[in-house]
Amino acid sequence: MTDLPDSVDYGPLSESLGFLLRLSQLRAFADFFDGMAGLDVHPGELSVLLVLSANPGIRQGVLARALTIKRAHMTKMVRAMERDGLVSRTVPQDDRRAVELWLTDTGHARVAALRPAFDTQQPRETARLTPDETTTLKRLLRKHIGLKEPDTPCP
Amino acid sequence: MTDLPDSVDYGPLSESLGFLLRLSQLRAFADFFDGMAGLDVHPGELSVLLVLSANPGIRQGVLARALTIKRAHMTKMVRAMERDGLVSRTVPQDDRRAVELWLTDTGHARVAALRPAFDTQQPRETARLTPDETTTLKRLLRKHIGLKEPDTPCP
DNA sequence: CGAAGATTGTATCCCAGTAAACAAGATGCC
DNA sequence: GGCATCTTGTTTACTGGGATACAATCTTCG
Repeated sequence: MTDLPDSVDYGPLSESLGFLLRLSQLRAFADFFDGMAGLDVHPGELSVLLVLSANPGIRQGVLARALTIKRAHMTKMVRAMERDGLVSRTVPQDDRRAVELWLTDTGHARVAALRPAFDTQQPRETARLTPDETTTLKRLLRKHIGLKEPDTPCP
Repeated sequence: MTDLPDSVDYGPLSESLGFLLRLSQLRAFADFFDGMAGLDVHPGELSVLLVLSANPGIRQGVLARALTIKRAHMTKMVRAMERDGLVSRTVPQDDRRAVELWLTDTGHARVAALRPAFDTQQPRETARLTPDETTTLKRLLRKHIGLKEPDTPCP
């Protein structure tokens, strides 16, 4: 990814959260493809695998909403992953419209294979910030999107 | 935009900056289309207009790099805006490959017409955060993408 | 100078992701 | 029960944006 030119006046854009988020996300994408190169995995596929690993039997529509992926697109992704033997799909008897998703053994193996690279990826993504700044940034983003804090035992 | 389901375990994704950025950006997009509804403007077009307004005569390639838009795509956008009478393109004599971009009178009028809605949009985007949190978030994002702080006189 | 290489914008092809319409099933309401 | 309405997943058609290759121009260096 090429750097931003520093001779440009961004005007009101440098105060626009939306614009800053767009640039940040593209930067994160570039980092992802840098760090995960050779593993032939896309961000969307990885996110599906990780959430499926933590939520066996999750319904396809709930997964789509959780990842902010449109249902139509989720269908394509999940079908492809089923074709590749990573995911199995079952129809629950209490609602025969729905589809429940499960990782196959191959799927679990894929997660196990990707997990180290993913974990290594995290520090790389935040290399430009101090640890404190990283923590703060993540907390604010979670608050902004209304995502509950993880692993926070509330006594 | 529909809310995230709160019964889903995001696993390691809730610690992934890239994932948080993706969700945040989609949220920002939804906010944008909410607030700018009826003005028939897309985020990309607006960003071009604003940067052009602050940098008259900027070269097409520099603009593309500044906004992280691919040159091929910038060509399409700018051509369309030229067709709509918003932008004029001139070839500088010192480099006849390049193209300099200028807002037309219509273009300036368009910026003036969009600016109030854009300014109103900013608070809306950050409604879930306190003012302090908003300032911090923007500062950290700017640092993360290597964008210089605006309006900071360095004595 | 002049040939090799880099930069700038463009045309072409391609694909991830969206929107809209649909089918099948569930739910509410009388 | 039975009709209207909502959900859930899927199909189809389309679009924004990227990858690639290219032409024209500029630069470098022999």
